[in-house]
Amino acid sequence: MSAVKKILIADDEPDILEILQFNLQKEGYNVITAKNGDEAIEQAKKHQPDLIILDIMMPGKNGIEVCNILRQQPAFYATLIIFLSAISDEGTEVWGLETGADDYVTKPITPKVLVSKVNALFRRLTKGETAIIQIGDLKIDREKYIMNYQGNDIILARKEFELLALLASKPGKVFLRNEILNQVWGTEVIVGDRTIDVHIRKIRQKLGLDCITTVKGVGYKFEL
Amino acid sequence: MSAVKKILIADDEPDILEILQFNLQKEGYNVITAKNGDEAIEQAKKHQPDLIILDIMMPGKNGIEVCNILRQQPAFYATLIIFLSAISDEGTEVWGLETGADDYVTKPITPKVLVSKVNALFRRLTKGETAIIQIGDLKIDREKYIMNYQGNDIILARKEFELLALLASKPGKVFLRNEILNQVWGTEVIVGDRTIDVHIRKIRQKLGLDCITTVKGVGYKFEL
DNA sequence: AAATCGCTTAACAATTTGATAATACAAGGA
DNA sequence: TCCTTGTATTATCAAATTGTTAAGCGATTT
Repeated sequence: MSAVKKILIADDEPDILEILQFNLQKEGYNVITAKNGDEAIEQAKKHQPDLIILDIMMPGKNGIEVCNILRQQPAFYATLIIFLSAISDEGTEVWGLETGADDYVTKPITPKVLVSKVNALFRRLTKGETAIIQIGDLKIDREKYIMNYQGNDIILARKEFELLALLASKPGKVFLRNEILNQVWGTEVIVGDRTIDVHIRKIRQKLGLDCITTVKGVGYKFEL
Repeated sequence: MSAVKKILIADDEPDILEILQFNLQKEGYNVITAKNGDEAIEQAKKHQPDLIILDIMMPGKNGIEVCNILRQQPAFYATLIIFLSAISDEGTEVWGLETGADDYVTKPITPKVLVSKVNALFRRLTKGETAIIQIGDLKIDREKYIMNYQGNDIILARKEFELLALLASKPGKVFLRNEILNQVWGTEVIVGDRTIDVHIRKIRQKLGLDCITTVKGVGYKFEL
């Protein structure tokens, strides 16, 4: 999964084709178009798009047929497919989805909504790759529970990790002591005021790096 | 991933809750319900569902709020979320999708269509999952229930196998004790706290290999 | 029927973490 | 300068968490 996603749109109405193409390109996608089913198959084979948007009603092969044909080939086993249709007939929609489509969108549809759906699909696809916060040389991996500074892993205890992760989630922002207590300790638990300081100190010590600034009378902020 | 998918439905209308629950259960899903936003969050944390269906309009926290809260937690970073809404307002739909939902469904909706959508989402998710995991010299065949390290087969008991397979499914990721319990033991069974430890110990022993790291207060992770 | 296996639990040891108290330090105002 | 307020440092102790071992029990095998 690399940089620019390729999207193939197949629809027999030039207007729709154009407006969708325009909007998707504006989002940074690489758009290919086709005017009918056969052309869609041809283009799909040629470009191997990441996503195919198929109008159901098209001259020649209709969208569902195209989907079936493509899905039979290993190369398109995992390709995203969205059906586009004027029919809001329940049976067709269910059929479309069971055929192996990833979404089914009924016309009339606004470009914005379609773009959102497309984004959502790609977002889902890319998930699973870990979400790490990266600030300068400091990497914070919430999933692996690891901090890494200039290549060296830093082991922090739970509270320390959560505290630093909170501060680093918005570099520059000053977190009030109350805010910190609520986020890290929760509203139930009540702990003394010095507790935060002590943890801050331990973090500073373990990081050996002056990235947490004290704002007297207010709170703390993270800044590299 | 365990066989049966868990779905959490949150809606304040008992009728809808019931009809969706019925239809999804008929499809073989394990369904949990919640009557409002707060309950949804609670249940989500408790059961770690694979999919969450959220009504947007609910008393207390609304669906979008719930989604935001959950998405902030690493445990729900990749959980599927579908919004359910009576509003067919374009702005809301776009907003919902950009918030991190995987689909947005407008009421009135027939159970059939929803079920199809759910199936489609899971189908997509399962694509690309392999039965054989290979990490370094360690091979794990989930289907044959066989582990092999440097050419030697390793015999693990079922729970041990599933536990290690789970940890190894995402090397580096820290699995919370809850996560482990849900995935390996399921939500029904309740077992004592030391049970996990004992299995971990046996795995460590049998593998004779220091590949499972304890993250105190958090969970365990696999790393070669 | 005896032996074995897999799973869970109890009991206790070992370890780590987190909160607090006590004390020192810094900056601003009277 | 001397308070006052707010933060830093350090050591200490209690609580939380995990490791280890042995034992119990039901299911399966011999």
